[in-house]
Amino acid sequence: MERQTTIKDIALALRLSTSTVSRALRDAPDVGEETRKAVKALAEELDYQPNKLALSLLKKQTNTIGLIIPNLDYVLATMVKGIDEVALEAGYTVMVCQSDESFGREIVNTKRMLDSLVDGFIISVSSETSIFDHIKKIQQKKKPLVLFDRTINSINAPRVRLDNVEGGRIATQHLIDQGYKRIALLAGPENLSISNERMEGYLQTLKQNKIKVDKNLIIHCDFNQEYGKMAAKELLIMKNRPDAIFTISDRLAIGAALAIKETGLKMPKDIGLVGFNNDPMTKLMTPTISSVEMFAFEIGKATAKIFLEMIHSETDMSDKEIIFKPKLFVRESSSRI
Amino acid sequence: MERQTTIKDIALALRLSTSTVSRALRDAPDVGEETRKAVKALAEELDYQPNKLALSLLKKQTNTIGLIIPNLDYVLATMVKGIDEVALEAGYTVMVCQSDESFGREIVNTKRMLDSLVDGFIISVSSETSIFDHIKKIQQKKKPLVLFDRTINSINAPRVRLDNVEGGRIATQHLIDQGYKRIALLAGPENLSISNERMEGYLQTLKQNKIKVDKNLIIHCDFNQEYGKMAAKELLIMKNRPDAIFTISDRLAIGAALAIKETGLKMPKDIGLVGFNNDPMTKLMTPTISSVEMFAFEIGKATAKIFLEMIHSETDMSDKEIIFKPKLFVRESSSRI
DNA sequence: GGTAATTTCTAAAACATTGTCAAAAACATA
DNA sequence: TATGTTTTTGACAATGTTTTAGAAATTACC
Repeated sequence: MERQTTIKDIALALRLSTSTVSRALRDAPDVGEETRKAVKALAEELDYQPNKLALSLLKKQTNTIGLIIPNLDYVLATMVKGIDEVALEAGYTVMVCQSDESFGREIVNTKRMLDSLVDGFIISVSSETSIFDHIKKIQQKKKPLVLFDRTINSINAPRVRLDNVEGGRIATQHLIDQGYKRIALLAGPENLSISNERMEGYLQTLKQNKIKVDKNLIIHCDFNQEYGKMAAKELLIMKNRPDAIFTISDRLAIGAALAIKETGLKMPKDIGLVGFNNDPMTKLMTPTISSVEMFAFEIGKATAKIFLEMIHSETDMSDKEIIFKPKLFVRESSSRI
Repeated sequence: MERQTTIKDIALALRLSTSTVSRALRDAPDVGEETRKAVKALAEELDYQPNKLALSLLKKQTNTIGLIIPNLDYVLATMVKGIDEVALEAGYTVMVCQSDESFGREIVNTKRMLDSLVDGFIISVSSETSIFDHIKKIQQKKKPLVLFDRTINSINAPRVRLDNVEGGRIATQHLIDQGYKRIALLAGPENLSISNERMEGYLQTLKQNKIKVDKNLIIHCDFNQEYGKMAAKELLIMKNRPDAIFTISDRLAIGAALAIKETGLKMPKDIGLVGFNNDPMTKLMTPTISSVEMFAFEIGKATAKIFLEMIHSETDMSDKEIIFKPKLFVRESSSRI
C-alpha cells in the first residue's frame, strides 16, 4: 500500500506549518488568500485526501453504522437497501454483519464493532437470541442503538417495525371471511417478537369471531422452507385437518404450498393459504399465494432516519416507536368466494 | 457516548508509563511479573478495550474489507454470505455497499471507502459500469483488489468467477439434445462480462451443432423480470418464433416463463426454457425451470480467501484466476424426451 | 567492590489531524 | 514614529496506541 500524501508533505513543501495548511484546506477565514491558493493547488496536484482515520480518532466518530441482521433473505435485503440509501445520503457508510441466525455470531459481531469502529448500531436480532447482554453493553457505552423488524421489548431503544398483530389479524380475518373454519398457524421460532405478535393477531381474530382455538393447529418452526413443508405435512395428515393455513413468513408458506401439492389437495378449494412478507415468489407460484406486505424498504429507510436523528440530537428517543401498517395482498391461494 | 478507558488511565492509576502498560497487556517479555498482573487486573476491572482507531492509524490497516456489489439478489446475497464467513474467521469485517446497478453510486462508494477506512476491495461491478477509472485508482493506491462474478478483463487483478462460457454451452447443448431447433437467447446488459461469456458459449454450441445463428433471436436486456417478460413476448410473437429460450439469469427466465404462460404455450412441449443461477425460485415455479447452478457460496468463500492471501503475502497475484465449473439442473421446463 | 550483564522500566517518536493560544506581520490611525 | 488593530501564521498539545532506544535498578561474577 502506497504512502498517502499528508498535510505534512504539503506544509513541508510550502514551508508552512501543518495548522496553516489544515486551515487553508478547510477554507477557514484566518488564512491569506495566496497561501490558500498555493495550498489548494499543491493538494490537488499531490491528490491529497484527508486521512479519515486520524480524523475519526480526533473527533471520536467514524461515520459508520454497524448493522447486524440475521440473514439476507428478501425482506432483510430490502430493508438493508432502505437503510443503505438513507445512510449514504447522510454521509454514513454501513457495515453489515450477518449473524446467520446464530446467537454466538451475533455476539462476536457486536463485540467487534463495539470495539470502536462504529458510531452506533442498527440491529435485528437472530432467532436464537434470548439473552440481551451484548445489546445492553452497547447502551452502557452510550452508543446510539435502533432496533428494527424483530424488536425486543426488554430493551429500551427506539424501534421501527410492522404492526405485526394487525398483520396477523387481517390475514386471519381474511381467511375467515373466505369461509375457512379450521385455520392453522405456522408460527416462527418461539422467542421471536414477530412470531408472537402475529400469533397474537391470529388468536385475537379467532376469539372475535367466536372460533375456538385448537392448540394442535399451532406449530412453531424455524424460518426455513423445509421445516415449513414438514410442519404443514403434519397438519395435513391429522384426522381433523385444518382447511386453511396462515404462515408467519412466505418461506414457510412456500413450504406449506409444496406440502399441500404433494398431498393432492387444491388451493383455494380444499385448503386456503396466506403467507407473510409479500415476497415476489408468492406471485410466481401456482397458484399464487396471498401474503401480507410489510413495507420492508420503508421500514429500512425509517430506521436509518431515526438512527441519524438519534446521532444528531442529544434528546432521549428511547420511547420512539414507528409502526407501519400491513396490507394484505389477496391472491389465488385463499380466494374462493 | 461514554469516554472509553485508555491505556493512559491505567498507567496513571498505577504510576506507570503508558509503554509499560502497553507491553504488559500484550504479554511482552520485558515486564515484571507483578506489574503485569496489576495491569491486567485493573484493565479487567475498568473494562479496557484497545482503541482500534488508534491502532489502525498506527498500523495503517483497519481489518476491514470494502465490498461493492450491484444489488442483493439471491446470488449476490449468497456470495456475500460466503465472503462474510471467511472474513469473519480471519478477523476481518466487511463493509457492504450496494451500487444498485448505478455507475454513479459505485463511484461514490469506491471513493468513500478508498478515503482510508478499508484495507482493500472486493468488487462486482454494476451493469452500467464501462469506465473503470475508479477501480484503477484503487490499484494506483496499491490497495488489494479482487474482482468476482462480474469481472473486468481490462483490469489486472485476481478474479473469481464461474466458467460462464461453459455455462452457456451446457445450457444450449442441453436444449439441442432435447430436440429444440430454434433457440433464442435472452442476454443481459451488453457491456457485462457474464452476458458476453454466456452468449459466447451459446454461439459456440450452435456453431458446433451446425445451427445457423439468427441475430433476431438474441435480445439484450437488464436483469429485471419485467424486461425479461417483455423481451420474451417480443420473441414469441415473431412469425418464425423460437422453440426454446435460454436466459442468462433466472430473473429473466421467470419473466420469460410468465410471458410464455400468457401466450398460452406449454413448456416443455411447445417451448423449452433454461435459466441461470439456480435460484430457489426455479424449483417453485410451475413448471419447474431448468437452470445452471453457479456455486455462489463457494465463489464468495474463494474470493475472500484470495483477498486474504493478497493481503498477507506480498507476491503479485494479479494473474490469479479461479474459475468454477457450472452444473446444469434439468427440470420440467426443458425436458421433453 | 567494581564491572558486566540482565531485568524492568521510561521518554520520545510516530501515525494524521485539529484546536488553542500566542507571536509575528501587515496595516491603519493619530 | 508610536500605538492599536487586524490579519496571518506557527508552536504545541491532544486524540490512543506501539515501538525504539536507552536509562535505572538489580543481579551476577571475578
